[in-house]
This record gives sequence, C-alpha cells and structure tokens, in this order.
Amino acid sequence: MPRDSTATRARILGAAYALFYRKGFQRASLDEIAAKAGVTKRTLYYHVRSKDALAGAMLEHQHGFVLAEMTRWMDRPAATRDARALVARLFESVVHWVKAEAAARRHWTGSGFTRIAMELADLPGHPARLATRRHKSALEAELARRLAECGARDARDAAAQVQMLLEGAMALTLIHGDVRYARLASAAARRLVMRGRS
Amino acid sequence: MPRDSTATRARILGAAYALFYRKGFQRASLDEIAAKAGVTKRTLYYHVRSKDALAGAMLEHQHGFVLAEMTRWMDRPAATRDARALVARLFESVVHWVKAEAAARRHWTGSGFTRIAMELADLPGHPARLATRRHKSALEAELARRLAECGARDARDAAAQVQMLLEGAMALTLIHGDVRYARLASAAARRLVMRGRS
DNA sequence: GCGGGTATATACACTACCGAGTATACAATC
DNA sequence: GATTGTATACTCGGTAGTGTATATACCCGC
Repeated sequence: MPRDSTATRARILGAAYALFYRKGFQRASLDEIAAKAGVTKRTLYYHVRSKDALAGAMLEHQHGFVLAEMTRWMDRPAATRDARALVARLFESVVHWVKAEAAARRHWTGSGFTRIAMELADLPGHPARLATRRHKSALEAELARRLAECGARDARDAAAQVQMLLEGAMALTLIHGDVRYARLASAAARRLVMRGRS
Repeated sequence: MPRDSTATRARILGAAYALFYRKGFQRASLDEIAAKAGVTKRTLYYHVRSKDALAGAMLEHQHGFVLAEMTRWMDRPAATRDARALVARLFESVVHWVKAEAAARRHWTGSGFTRIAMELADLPGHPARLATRRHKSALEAELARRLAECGARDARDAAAQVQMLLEGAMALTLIHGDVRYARLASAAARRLVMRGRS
C-alpha cells in the first residue's frame, strides 16, 4: 500500500462531493473532480469503478456528516423535552445554512441528496438513488425516535410530515431564493407536532 | 409562412417536455427531441435559439396545462367552500397521478419544474429557472386566493405551507417510490388549514 | 388574377469539442 | 520483487451548434 491510499480516497470523495453538489451529477466532470482532488483521472479510476459508483460512494460518505450535523443541532437541552423546540431547532439549522451561503455570496442550493435523486429520477436503481433512500430513511427514523422521546403523538407519522416540510422548504427556498419559506415551514411543523384534536 | 409553423413549434415543445421530463435537462439530447418531434435539428434551431431557451419555452408552455389541471381538481363544489376539502382534492390529484404512472409500469418522477430547478441549482438566471419561479408563484397565488375564499385563516401563509407539503410529498414519493407520503402530507395540510389556536 | 420576389421554414451534412473510460508504463512501500 | 498506487497519453462516442441549399406560402405591382 504505497503512499496513503485512504487519504487519497478521502480527497477524491471530498472533491466529488464539492463538484457534484455545485454542478449536479451530469455536469460535474471526472476531469474536474480529479483535478480538484489533486489526482489524475487514472488514479481516480483506481479507487472507483465508474462515475455512477463514485456518486453513490460520495453520498454514503456524506451521510455520516449530515446526520452528525443534524444531531448537533437537535441536542439542545430544551429540544430533548419539547417536540416544538425540537423541530424549531431543525428548521433553524436550515435558516442558518441559507444565511451562511448568502454571506459567502453564494446561492443556497438545498440538499445534495435530494437534488441528485431528482436529476436521476428515471434511474431508481442507481447507486446514488439507493444512498439517498438510505439517507432520508435514517434521518426520518432518527427524527421519529426523538419525537417519540418528547412524547409527541403519532411520532412516526409526524416525523414523515416534518421531513416533508423540510424538503418542501428546501425546494422553495432554492426556487425563490427566499428564506421566508424556511420560517413558514418551521411554524407549520411546530403546529403539527402540537398536541391537539386530530 | 410556409407549412404550419405554429403546429411545428407545438410539436417541438411537446417533444421537449416529454424528453426533458423523462431524462432531465442535461441528459435529454436535442437530437432525440428533434427526432421525437419529427423534425431535423436544423429546423429545431430555427424555432429556438438554444437548448437553454428551449427548456424555458417548454416550461412556459407547460405552465398553462398544469394550472388548468390543478384548477380542474379544485373546482369541486365542496372544495370551494371548505378549505380542508380544497387541500384534500389537491393531494388526491397527486395520489391519482402517482397511481396512474404505476399502472403504466412507470415510476412517478414528480414535478418537471422542480426537477429542472434542482438540476440547474447553480444557475439562478437560467430561462428554465425563471419559468419555474413564475410557475410556482402562480400556483401559490391561486391557492392563496382559493383558501381566502374559503375563509381560511392567514390564507397567504397557509398557501405557502401547503405548497411546501406538496413539494415535500413529491420529493419523498420520488425518493422512496411510496404513495404513503402523499397521504400523510394531505393529513398534515388539512390540519394546517383548520381553524384553531395559533 | 398572376408572375415574381421575399420572408419564412425545412433538410442534409458537417464541425468542434468535451467527457467517460482505458492501455501501458512507472513509482513507492513492504 | 511483488503488490499496490499514480502518471502520461490515448480512444471513441455523443452532443450542442452551424454553413449551405432548397422548398413553401404570402404579397405586390401590374
């Protein structure tokens, strides 16, 4: 194992994430990715079998980071007791992210997972699609677990509904470039997890 | 004006919609689109300036159909009086669409507008992005108008929230291939437009 | 009405380029 | 000295866009 193979692999997956995220799957070229990773294309192909496999591997790699980040936002004391505080934190993280991008003079471009899934809508068996499914399922399960801990009614259904509001907020924020949607989604989500009639 | 120019243009926009919808913006080729429209590529370029412009024009063309279809679903007597019935109809249309695709042994692939916007996330000025913005704004405004007519509280905010649930339902239905999300989103939307505390 | 001119519409054949993937050779570690 | 990793240089197919030629309908002067 000459040179540091795992470090090279990590650099490749990182560069792949950056470029796939910025330009989408099809428009990100392997030449660019290899260049950004500081590696030739031949080396890249030593580490991954194809562009399709690279996209899948890079999303699997990314999953851990996203889950950790989400966990970090939800691990505030208040959010472990009160379902409304929990979902409020979740949407705050989105607002924070949108603003951070704006501060860097970039546009918010939403979830890399969802965007790739939509770009490859006609290829349900694609590695990136499978990684996306696993990712979204894991997030939803984690949210359901926490909602149940807070004593929310119908935690599983509520988790799916909150996740849809998250996805919707990301879509419309991307389309209109307006953070307002994230705030409205937050209000809706808090209303949903409220105890109350039906 | 030899031959029927407007009919040719309509055929081109129709073929463009079909292929852009199926394979996305980048992976749909102009050769394919021209072939499907029964026209050579040179003729296609007589009618549109570029692939980018074609995507924009085709979405503008599509906007009317989608709005009309949505209107048709919401024009049930009950839905013009009761906000809950109104949004229920809206989500029924999604469920109906998903099932129709499944019956034709195809996968549901969501909104063509949203998918293109996500594919071109880094190009906010792209013609297709502008068309998408206009489209989503028009849908939201129409929904707000109808909700207000039903006497829903905060109709404008509620319209945005219901639209986010719609977008979220489409995203997760695409990702998981499961209609269940549309039903859960419907329940959430009905709860949101309900009169009640905060 | 009618021949010819003009703007419009379509066809064929082509270019230039980019991007995924590969044949082969070389280098570094154990 | 064998295995693993990296580099150079290539192939080959696909795709956006174009140069040039031709066909169709309308219009206008007469």
